[in-house]
Amino acid sequence: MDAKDRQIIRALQKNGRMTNQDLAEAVNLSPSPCLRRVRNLEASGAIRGYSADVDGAAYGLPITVFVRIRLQSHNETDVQHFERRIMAIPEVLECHVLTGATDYQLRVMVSGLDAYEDFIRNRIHPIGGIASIDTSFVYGTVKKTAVFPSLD
Amino acid sequence: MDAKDRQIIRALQKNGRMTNQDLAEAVNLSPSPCLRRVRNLEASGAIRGYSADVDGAAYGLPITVFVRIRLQSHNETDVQHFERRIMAIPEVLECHVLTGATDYQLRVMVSGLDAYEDFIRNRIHPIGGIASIDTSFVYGTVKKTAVFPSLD
DNA sequence: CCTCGTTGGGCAGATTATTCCAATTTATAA
DNA sequence: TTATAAATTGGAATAATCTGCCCAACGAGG
Repeated sequence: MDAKDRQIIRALQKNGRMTNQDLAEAVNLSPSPCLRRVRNLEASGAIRGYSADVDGAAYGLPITVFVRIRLQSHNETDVQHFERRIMAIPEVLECHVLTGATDYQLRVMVSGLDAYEDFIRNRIHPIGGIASIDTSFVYGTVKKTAVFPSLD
Repeated sequence: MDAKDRQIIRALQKNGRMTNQDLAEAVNLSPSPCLRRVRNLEASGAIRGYSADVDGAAYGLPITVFVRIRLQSHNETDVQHFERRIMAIPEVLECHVLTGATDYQLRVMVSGLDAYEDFIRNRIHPIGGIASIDTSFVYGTVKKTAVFPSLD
């Protein structure tokens, strides 16, 4: 992972469907070594994949919620049970383990407040072992980028 | 935005570099109408763009932090000042306005704890007008997907 | 029943991806 | 510094893909 690889990564974070020729030009390489570097980054796992960034409201999921959850117990069984259940819920797009007062933070997208209530009552509560849930609705997004800072 | 558009969106969220031919096959269309739908979704803003999903640690940014910030005052001038300054900080990948006890939540990526301290002292504090900052480090990620739930 | 608008399908020229090999650069050790 | 080895690059040829254009099929509204 050298400076050129990082340059490639940032270009592909800005536009993941860039053609290899444009990418090569952007990073001052000819197409063949450029493509080889991209393939290496993919094979090594540095690039995990590519995805379309979609407007949730246009798709039909206008509500984004961050949900912070604390468990009653942290023994391995309960933790694994919780995590397995969380992974299986399609409305949960992200789930991170955090330091601090709460154990987990989820990013959830739903079609409305009723769908959110349904989500909490029928997807989260049935998991069991939950000590507390703290909900924060997103009401605006000041910044959202996939491009890492440049590290120079 | 019909069911076929949503099918296309989910396919492109799963793999944003899919060729149009494979996409067409995946959604049971021939390549030309499929491409036309994709272009329409892009033009309407439903698809905002495409990006590579990169492993932060491999790139050199192993630490992800969620930072929750409350402002001292919420008059328009102070809010705009804060938001403009936040947008200009490359380490801040996301900044959302939230309901609840805190005003903003940032997602920040840095190279280490020292870089995080530097970020808070030299990027956030100088903005001024901040009432409180609450930091949660990410220690693990249970789930992370770009694919929306299916809405059927 | 007709017409108009929308959507799907096929074709051809242009662009792009991909592979191989020679040449260059870079790193290492004497 | 020089020599050697390894890694990386660049170019050309081929295969795959994109993309714009045209026409056909379907449905809604008059």
